[in-house]
Amino acid sequence: MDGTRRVRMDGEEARRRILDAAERLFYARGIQAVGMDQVRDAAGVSLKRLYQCYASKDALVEAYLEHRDRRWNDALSDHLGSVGEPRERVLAVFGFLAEWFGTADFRGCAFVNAFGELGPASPPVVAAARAHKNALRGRLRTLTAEAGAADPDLLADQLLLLVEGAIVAAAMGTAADPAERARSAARALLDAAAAPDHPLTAHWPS
Amino acid sequence: MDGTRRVRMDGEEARRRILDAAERLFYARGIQAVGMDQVRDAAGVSLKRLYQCYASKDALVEAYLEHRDRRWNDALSDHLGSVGEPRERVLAVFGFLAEWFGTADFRGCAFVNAFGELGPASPPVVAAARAHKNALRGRLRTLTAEAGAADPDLLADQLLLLVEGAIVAAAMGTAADPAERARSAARALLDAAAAPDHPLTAHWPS
DNA sequence: ACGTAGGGAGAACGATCGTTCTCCCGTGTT
DNA sequence: AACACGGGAGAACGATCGTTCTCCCTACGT
Repeated sequence: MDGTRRVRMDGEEARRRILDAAERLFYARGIQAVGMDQVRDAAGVSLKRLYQCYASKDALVEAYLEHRDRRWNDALSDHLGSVGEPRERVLAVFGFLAEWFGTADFRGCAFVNAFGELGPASPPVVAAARAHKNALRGRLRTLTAEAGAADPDLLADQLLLLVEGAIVAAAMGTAADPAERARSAARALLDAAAAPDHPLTAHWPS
Repeated sequence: MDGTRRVRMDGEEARRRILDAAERLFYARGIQAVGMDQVRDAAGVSLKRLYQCYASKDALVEAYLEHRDRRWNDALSDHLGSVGEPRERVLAVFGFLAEWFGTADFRGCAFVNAFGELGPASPPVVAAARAHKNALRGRLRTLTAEAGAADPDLLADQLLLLVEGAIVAAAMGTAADPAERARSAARALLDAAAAPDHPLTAHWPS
């Protein structure tokens, strides 16, 4: 038990490097397009080590999606953390998107890509994708409720569509400045969905 | 020249069957996940025939995307054909989506899936996906102009985001009734984007 | 100092895939 | 009736991929 401690430390370091490499490669080129050898090269570990850290490629893919979900949600939390006004918090989601779309390695939503690639053939991918999107839906639902929408669920779903659409459009380059267009649409939806008795959203700031 | 006529007819029939099978398989399971042998089995032709109809898998993929683009646009035209009112024509796009989402084999946008799967590694896929989405953008832009939007380009892009988002959400099952939610959002955007001097969109039918 | 456990590098293995080749049969022509 | 041609079925080939195995070296315990 204790004799393996040093080995364990190296193992965790290896796990981290493998996961980083896998995330970069899977996201950039797709899951089926990158082989374990490329992950090994990028991570700088041996194949033996790779397979003792992650028992199979499927396990590595699962870890990849889990890690990406956590990182994405943390990044969104960071971006929203400094915004106080409820209505501005909703709109800040699209500011987060604009920032994300501007990153050099942006290539759309990892979950949409994985889902489209593997589809229902891979239940773990389906589960991870649904969990990721449901979490986002829950967050939007919280934001719309705080912003005083008359029907927070409906508005959250509408905003979710805008977010998903902006991500896809940004990845494929089909709309000009998708984050900004989505934000302007979100403003219009916020105005239309304002509860009449809720003073916070009654004015017209744009 | 004339002696090959009978053969040519069989060849065109084979091409059709191959393309039908490829479209069904590629769309349902992804491109990399289906092999040429499965296409051959589903099409009921020999491998030799398959390769003399389509020189390579890449060529078949290109034909698949082209065919799907044409079929999708034709189906949308059919759905929009009977709608006369400009504003209703815009909303009918989401009726078309609802109908599409209800089909048994619906699995999202073939172009988004292919783009996410192959990504920038396959320039023909990128080109086909962009062409498909640009065509949709152009159609929306025509509809928003006819509906009398103050800024048809902006509204078309916003609607495009709703359409893309609804397709993704429907494929992944992340939002309840995405087509209806997207349509309600589109109504709000139409109301907000109405040109003040345009009588067609000034009333409030919903 | 010596034996041993464990990790690195990469060969090896079985499966699969895209693509081509071989063999065989049916058909139409003279 | 003999023959040349085209297509069908599937074996074969080379490449690649996920996974395992072999060989060698290094580092630690006694």
